Amino acid sequence: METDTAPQWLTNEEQCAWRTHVEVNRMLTYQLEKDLQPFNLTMNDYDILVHLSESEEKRMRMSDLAAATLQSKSRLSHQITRMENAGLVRRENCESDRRGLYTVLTDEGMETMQRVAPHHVASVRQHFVDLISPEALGELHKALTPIAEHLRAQRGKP
Amino acid sequence: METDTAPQWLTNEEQCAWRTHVEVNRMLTYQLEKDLQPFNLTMNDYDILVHLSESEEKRMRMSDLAAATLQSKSRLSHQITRMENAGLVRRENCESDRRGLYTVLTDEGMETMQRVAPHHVASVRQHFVDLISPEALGELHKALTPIAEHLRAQRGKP
DNA sequence: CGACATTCGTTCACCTTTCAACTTCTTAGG
DNA sequence: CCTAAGAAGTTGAAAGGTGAACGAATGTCG
Repeated sequence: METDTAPQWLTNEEQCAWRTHVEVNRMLTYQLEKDLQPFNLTMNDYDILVHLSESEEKRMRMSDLAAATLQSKSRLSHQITRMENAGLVRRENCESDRRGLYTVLTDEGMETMQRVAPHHVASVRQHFVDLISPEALGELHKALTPIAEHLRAQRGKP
Repeated sequence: METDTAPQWLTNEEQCAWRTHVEVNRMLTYQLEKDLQPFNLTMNDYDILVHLSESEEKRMRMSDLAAATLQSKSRLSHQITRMENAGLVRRENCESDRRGLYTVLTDEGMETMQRVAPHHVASVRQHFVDLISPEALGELHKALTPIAEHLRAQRGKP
């Protein structure tokens, strides 16, 4: 039985594309993070504010928020504690499930969000969106969508 | 003078593409990291091994390695200490500049690298490269290249 | 009902990253 | 030369992240 087949190395083109992709992502993360620093927010903070502000009652269950932001419950718990201390959110008991908690966006959190959003969007434009033609952006989206689906399916597998 | 212009929000398409891009990157990082775990390596470890193994004498100056891997000197210093303890690399004095140090790939580091690489490449294929057509991958590369250049130019600005 | 598994969220111990201070050496300018 | 400015790396404390263990509440199934 053949178990030890030759590794399928990347071609030159594949390797270049892959490395560029990784590099862009690292630099982009760095840059967006840096652009948020003046507002005393991290991308993680911002992401949570976005999810909460887009939710029905400006509130989400811890678990749902953890799933939505792709982080562990533990990490989210620490994160929310920090944001609570900063006055951006507050915890509230859940009546239908007494194990559960809601993270609720405070007025201050909402204001912060509204104040920062234009700058963040400008940052995303400046460093990403405006550097690609709309067609190429569409292609990129189309190419990444199956990957996103694949990776979602992978999550939490062995 | 008009300083407070209306924010240029993202269109629907732009937003979807952007969010997918961010999501893919987070999930991909998570998955690749997870696939390296059985070998007791992080992406950061692996990245350093790659850079060293591709360098002339299997050695690089700390500063150059920090720049190449996009991390701070401090972080790299801690990182190299860990990898040194794991036997993957060792520090060596630089004779031409006595402030400087080389990080040298050990034999064990090289062996580790060669042993792990096929698995990592398979992982990159499985979760990314093989999910895109070669043409789309080429397009993606072409679209990301100007962004990479822009971001490189940004690095270390105010 | 009663026992067992599962889910929710927090906590603890440990590891990694960040930031600023610091040492040592090199380089540029007078 | 000699001094001041800067670069190379390290360090240590504080902040952030991880994973296992935990208590409390809910679900499930004989």
